[in-house]
Amino acid sequence: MSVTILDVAKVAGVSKATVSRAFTNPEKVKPQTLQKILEVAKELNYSPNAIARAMKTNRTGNIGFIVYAEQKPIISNPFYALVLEAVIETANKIGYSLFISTDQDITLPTGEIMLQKKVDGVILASQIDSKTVLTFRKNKVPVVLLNNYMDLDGLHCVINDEYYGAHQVVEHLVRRGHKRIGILSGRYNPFICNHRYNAYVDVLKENGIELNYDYVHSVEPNFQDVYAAVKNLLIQKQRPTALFCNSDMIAIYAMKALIREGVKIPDDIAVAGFDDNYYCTVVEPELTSVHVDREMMGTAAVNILHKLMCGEEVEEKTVITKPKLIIRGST
Amino acid sequence: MSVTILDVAKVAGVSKATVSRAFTNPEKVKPQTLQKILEVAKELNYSPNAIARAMKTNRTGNIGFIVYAEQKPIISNPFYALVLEAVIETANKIGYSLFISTDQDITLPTGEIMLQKKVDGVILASQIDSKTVLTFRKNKVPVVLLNNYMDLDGLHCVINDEYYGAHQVVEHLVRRGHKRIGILSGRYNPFICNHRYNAYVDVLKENGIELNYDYVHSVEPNFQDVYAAVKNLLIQKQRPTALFCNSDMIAIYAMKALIREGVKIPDDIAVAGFDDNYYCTVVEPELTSVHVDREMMGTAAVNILHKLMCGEEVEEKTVITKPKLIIRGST
DNA sequence: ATGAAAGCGCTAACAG
DNA sequence: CTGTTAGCGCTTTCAT
Repeated sequence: MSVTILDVAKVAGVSKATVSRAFTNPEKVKPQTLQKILEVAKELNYSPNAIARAMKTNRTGNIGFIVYAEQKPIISNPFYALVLEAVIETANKIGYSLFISTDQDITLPTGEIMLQKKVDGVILASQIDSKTVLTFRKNKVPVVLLNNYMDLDGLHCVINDEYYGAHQVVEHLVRRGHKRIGILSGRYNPFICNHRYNAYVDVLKENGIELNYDYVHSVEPNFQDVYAAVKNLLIQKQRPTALFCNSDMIAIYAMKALIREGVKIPDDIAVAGFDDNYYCTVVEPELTSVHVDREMMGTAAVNILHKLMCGEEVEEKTVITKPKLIIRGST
Repeated sequence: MSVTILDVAKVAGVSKATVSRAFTNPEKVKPQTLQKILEVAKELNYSPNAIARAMKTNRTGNIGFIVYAEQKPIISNPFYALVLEAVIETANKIGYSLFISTDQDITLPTGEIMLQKKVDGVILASQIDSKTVLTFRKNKVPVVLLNNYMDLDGLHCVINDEYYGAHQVVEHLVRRGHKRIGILSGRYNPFICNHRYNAYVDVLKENGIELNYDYVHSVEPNFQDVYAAVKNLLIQKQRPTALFCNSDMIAIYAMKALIREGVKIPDDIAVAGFDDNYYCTVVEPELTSVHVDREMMGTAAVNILHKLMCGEEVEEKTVITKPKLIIRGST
């Protein structure tokens, strides 16, 4: 049997109510009594039972981080890893613990959303559907969307300015004198990919460069697919001299492909990525990329959620982080 | 107010005990009644309150994953990311959720270990000290050590056969005809580093190659440090022709350094790493490494913990995973 | 400033 | 097979 509030009360010669106060509202108990209680508690190695407390207060001190299952692996996903790192740290700092799961984990075979574990709030990352959002709302669980936008009344979202980031990097390529710029676009989150692609198209237009569809490839983020796309680019009469890849992973694979084909980076072809993963500095030459402030995204999401969980109104519905172009040896 | 077991009981025309049974021991209730209850529950959108349940059963359905704080970043640590991935998945499969924190997070300024959040069991990863282990034990919380060994009565550990792995890879280098083999050793977890280093020394001895301390470098896992060590190796009259790096990260940095110095890999110098991170296939040439089965380690830890939490005895105290040499282009 | 008492939502004997 | 009942450990009025 573990030691309860009653044991402490007995030994300290007070009622359990007073012990309870000593731990929740220390200022409401006479300093003398307080000290005594704390002493006894330490002596008995007592610490309040979080579950019983949760039961009374109806707050668990837990928040859920739910990722779109297609994004798996979550933890070793170089994008969400950094977000998670910040989320965990920020959550811990304000006294919350984090549950990580996928939308699949919380969906029953029947399609119902299961809130099996009690959480005081949730962060929904990536393309979680609106049904999930609605279910949480119905259960009065505050929600913050991360890296996703949904036009739902009063919904809080934390997103990155994809268009701006892509605009920056493509413009950088143009400024370096490139006129034949290829793009390898991923096929994931359309919300993100479209913004990045649109920026590419716009920059070309702004600079009077005609869009050449031979230079536009949509690829899966695996080496085979990227290699095939790169080969296709290389056999064209007018090879592109620069390559904007929609994600670092694609860029890395493109670099591998180019190196194998004996193409010099950046002299023959410059390569740029997006996200600024840790891969960027692992490869040689190091990869120019657009740094997405995942730390800020994670922190912002937790902070908004925190206010929401405390019952505060949060005016600013959408937080948009500004990415930053990082120029390295590949361009 | 959320809907409780009592609401369901009333509408279904049974007692709350029966409703409770319907959810915990469905076979103990008449099929007819069961169906009725389930219907009503769905209709009322009822789901059992996990906290109240935890309070009664004294089991939370949570397990803690605690990492040595020096290992930070945890999530984006390419070693623990994969362990965690497996741990989360396995835990979810058996109905548990995971809390992630560092030993620092659970240690009060006074040095006391705080079990703030109730967990049914913990996995302690990396160099957690024995005091932490003892604290959990004292509180009857089952413990499993991961990637760490401690000679504590009846303590369960999951470790990797570091010596075997290092032996494999160095032997591979010898078989490829290398006689001058350098080593870049990390300065982290001595339990691990020593095993790897010892294997290196032994393989040389087994093959009649004299240990040359000019080829032995201890480095921090950052580019500057590794670059300096590599330069030092390159200026020796008798350059090593192969390099065994104690971790992939070090190997990657060594490769970058060699490429910058115009050294051809593997023709001039072969490079091998350890762990088989995802970095290995990102670089060109791809890195020969020793695959540590982190998935297995994570799964094993959870499975042992699961049995322990169910009150079962687990005979096998130490699970040792066998790593596997993966030969790639760098050797 | 402190105590008495009610009850959070659920489970697990024990009866029937 | 089902109902009754007694708490799990804590917080929180309401009194004192």
